[in-house]
Amino acid sequence: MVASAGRARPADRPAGKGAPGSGRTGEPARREGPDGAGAAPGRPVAGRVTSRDVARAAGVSQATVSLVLGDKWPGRVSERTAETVRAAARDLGYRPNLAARSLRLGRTRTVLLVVPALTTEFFARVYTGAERVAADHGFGVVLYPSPEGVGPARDPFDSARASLDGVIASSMAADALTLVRVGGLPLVMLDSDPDDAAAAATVNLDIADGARQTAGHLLALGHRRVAHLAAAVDSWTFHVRARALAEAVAGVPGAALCTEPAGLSVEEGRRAAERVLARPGRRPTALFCDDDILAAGACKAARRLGLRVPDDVSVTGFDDLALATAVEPELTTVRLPAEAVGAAGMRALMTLLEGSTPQDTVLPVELVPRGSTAPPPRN
Amino acid sequence: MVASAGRARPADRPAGKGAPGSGRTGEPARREGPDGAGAAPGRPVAGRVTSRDVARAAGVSQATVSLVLGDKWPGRVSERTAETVRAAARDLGYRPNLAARSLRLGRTRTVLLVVPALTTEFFARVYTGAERVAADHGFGVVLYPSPEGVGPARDPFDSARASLDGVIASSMAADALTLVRVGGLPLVMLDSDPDDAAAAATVNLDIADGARQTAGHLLALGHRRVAHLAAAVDSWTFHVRARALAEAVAGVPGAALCTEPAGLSVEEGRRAAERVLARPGRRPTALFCDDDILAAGACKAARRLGLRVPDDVSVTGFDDLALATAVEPELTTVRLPAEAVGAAGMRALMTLLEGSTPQDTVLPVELVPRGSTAPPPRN
DNA sequence: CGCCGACGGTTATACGTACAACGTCGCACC
DNA sequence: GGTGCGACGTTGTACGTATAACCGTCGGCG
Repeated sequence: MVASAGRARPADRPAGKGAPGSGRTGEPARREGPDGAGAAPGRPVAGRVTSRDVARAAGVSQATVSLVLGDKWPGRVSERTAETVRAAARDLGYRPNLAARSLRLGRTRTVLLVVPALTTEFFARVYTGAERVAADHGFGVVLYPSPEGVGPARDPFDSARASLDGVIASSMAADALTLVRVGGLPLVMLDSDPDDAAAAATVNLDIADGARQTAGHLLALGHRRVAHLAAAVDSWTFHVRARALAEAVAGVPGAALCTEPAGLSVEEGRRAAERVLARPGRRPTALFCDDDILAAGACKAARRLGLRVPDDVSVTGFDDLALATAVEPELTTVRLPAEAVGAAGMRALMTLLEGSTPQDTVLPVELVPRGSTAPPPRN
Repeated sequence: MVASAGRARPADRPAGKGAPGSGRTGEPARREGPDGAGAAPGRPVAGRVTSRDVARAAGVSQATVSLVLGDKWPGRVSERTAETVRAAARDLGYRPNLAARSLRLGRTRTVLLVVPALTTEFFARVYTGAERVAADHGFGVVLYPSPEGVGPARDPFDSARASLDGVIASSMAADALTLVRVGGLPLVMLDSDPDDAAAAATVNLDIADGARQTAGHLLALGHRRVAHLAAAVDSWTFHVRARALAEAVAGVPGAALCTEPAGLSVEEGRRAAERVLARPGRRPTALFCDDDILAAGACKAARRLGLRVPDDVSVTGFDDLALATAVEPELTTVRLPAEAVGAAGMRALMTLLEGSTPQDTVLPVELVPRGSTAPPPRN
């Protein structure tokens, strides 16, 4: 190592402004605190090693450290010193202070993901996909799982993580527009009408196609009386889904569709299905459910009414959650590439942050036929 | 070896900023036009309003703004000016720059939550609970869902969110010890042996009691041959659970326990259950499953083998996930207060950050009897 | 020989905030 | 009439980083 190396320093600068006592030759020490739990309020993070420490160890200036570690040296730093610096950084366990970097750069390398609820498997997977892409770009993701009570205290722009470079929001978390207005940040919307968008880009699943595939599957099996268990979510994607289903059914002579509002839970799905299946007239032979949760509830309803799935009634789900293969029979459902949604959303946002204009994306979905659908009973 | 002890401070300011109040007299150089990918690197966040802007608007100094907005004015600022400042801040839509604050304070008000996987409903709920408490303290939470491939690029201390005040880690994400060593950060461990702990505090569920309750339930129903479908996780909590189960069964004369390794998925649960139930000798009348996922698989196995649940074989789960009530029959299971785990963990961490010493916590669990258990068949 | 450009660094800021250390002004008190 | 003092602010930094603007040195070239 190039240890000492006298390093001439500007010992003193006659203060031009004559600030009183401008000496204050800052006590350089402050190393090796016993680090009690005390944590005096104003004290800087204890033993944090800074780029200046690395510079001192490597016998170069702090600027050089920054250049080397930032890979910003076309020909500015020789390979020899670069290696010295890197070694010093490694030895000292140097980690750049992100707060300082963010302050300097004016960018936080953090984006916000606004989802209705994280406990939803779907959005947990969206997060996973988004996070992976973000990490590849050196970005972090914070969540804003817009909960029931979005009090001011939970407003992401008041919260501790408020400094953001961009936002990805699901249309199912309706506060998104507020956010973008407040923040003026680049916004990517998920599951939202590309036309209507206040967003710079949208990422969608081809929900309509999923509905068509499912409807086609049921109709091809011979079903003519289909009930739609409609989730109680006022979101664009659900409207699209309902319309596509209606059109597909309407396209087949003799086929009829009825719609039954349901909630979002197994229990509500069960109740809705019981209403439909217990209906006096000729009951539907197939239940098109807006998601797997409702479908699971529908299966329970059928069983309670003494009907077998799929022999007496077919049931389809949507989303292909883990649940879909946990129940008996396994659900015929539409597989949604949730991770891909998150990843595409994040890619679009990264494109946006680089100053380019991303494309709106529509991701394909796929019907997965399983045991919950069969031809309708004879009678 | 002390370097030249005097950090000479540049006491002289060339020409710029001579007059107070003149500050940056504009010239922002923000070129209009189709912002090419250029995005001038050093450019500050566009229209961000700073505390200095507020100060200017309110006719006070920046320091005063900081005092007022920080509620740090015992008698330093008159109510009149304070109100003026607050009004100005409101009008301008001032949001403090967190990067700058963190830099100044040496604390980021961000903590890391290390979980095995977010798609697990359990940990999603843990996160929810933790986040809520953190938000109450003005902290943010970032996730480190230690995935399969924890490459260096995914190391949280290299990642963009690396500046942390503390860590909460589940013992199921084994990297935790590495983290604490690297970071030297306050650490709270979840589901980990309180004795062994490298952690400053632990939060646990009373898993042993849950196992005892479940075993007691099964034994009280009359079951004497119990199989344990053991999840393939090498974690303290699973050992505790297994031992508690074994002891409870051993405490009843004539009762026998066998253990069958399973994975973590429905499919693996099904296969493990099929192995156990198809076993030549007298097959178990009850299956104690390490979680609801496995239990769902076990139910499927039973059905495939022509056995009815619970008439021919009882099945119990663990966790009380949404899944537990989605399957038929609904699972007898142990309800784990996942949100409470996250909340307690975060509270412990906050205590730690305040310099106090938190208690180790053990949260109670509760058996929820449902339809998947019944007395064993007669024969 | 003197000038130039490239190379390999260095110095000096600025980012926005929080706070320590100073004024300053009016008033009471001795 | 100082002097002290409390109320009310202000000035001046420093936090750690990235980068613009320099600067010395050396080899080549006109």
